[in-house]
Amino acid sequence: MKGGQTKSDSIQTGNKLKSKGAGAGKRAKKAAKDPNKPKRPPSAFFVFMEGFRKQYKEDNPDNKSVAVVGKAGGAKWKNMTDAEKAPYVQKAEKRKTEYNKNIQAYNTKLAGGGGNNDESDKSKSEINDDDVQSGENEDED
DNA sequence: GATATGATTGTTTCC
DNA sequence: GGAAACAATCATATC
Repeated sequence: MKGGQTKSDSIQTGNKLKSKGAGAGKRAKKAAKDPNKPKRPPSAFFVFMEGFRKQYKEDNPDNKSVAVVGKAGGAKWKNMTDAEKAPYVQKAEKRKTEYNKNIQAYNTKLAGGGGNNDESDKSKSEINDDDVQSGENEDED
């Protein structure tokens, strides 16, 4: 929608620094090393893609490029109405909420432990794992 | 063998 | 406020 291509444009130019192991690029500050840092939650589009990829694979078992799936997903996403996107948006919002809790706990740990980690703390809360799982049940239906 | 790349959009994050 | 990174995915290519 509208100018969402701002980054795509730049990225396409050839600056795609994959998150995987690729050095994560210039902003690597976080990529430096923070295995404890919660990963960003998938946006509505990514939530939709999770299911779309499976379906696409079934429909195109011979497909090899994830790029193709991305293109197809993006095209379909644009064709979808808000009503159709609604469930994905809601899920994404839930993920976001959970991420907020996770990131807060992560920040708290940094602030409190400052590199020194209170394992005892984490063991008791482990925060999200529990929360997340129970919370996920909500959207089950 | 290990890692980068290909594309998509949305959200987050940093300056 | 804006620009850039990063989130998932996986066969393929390159080193």
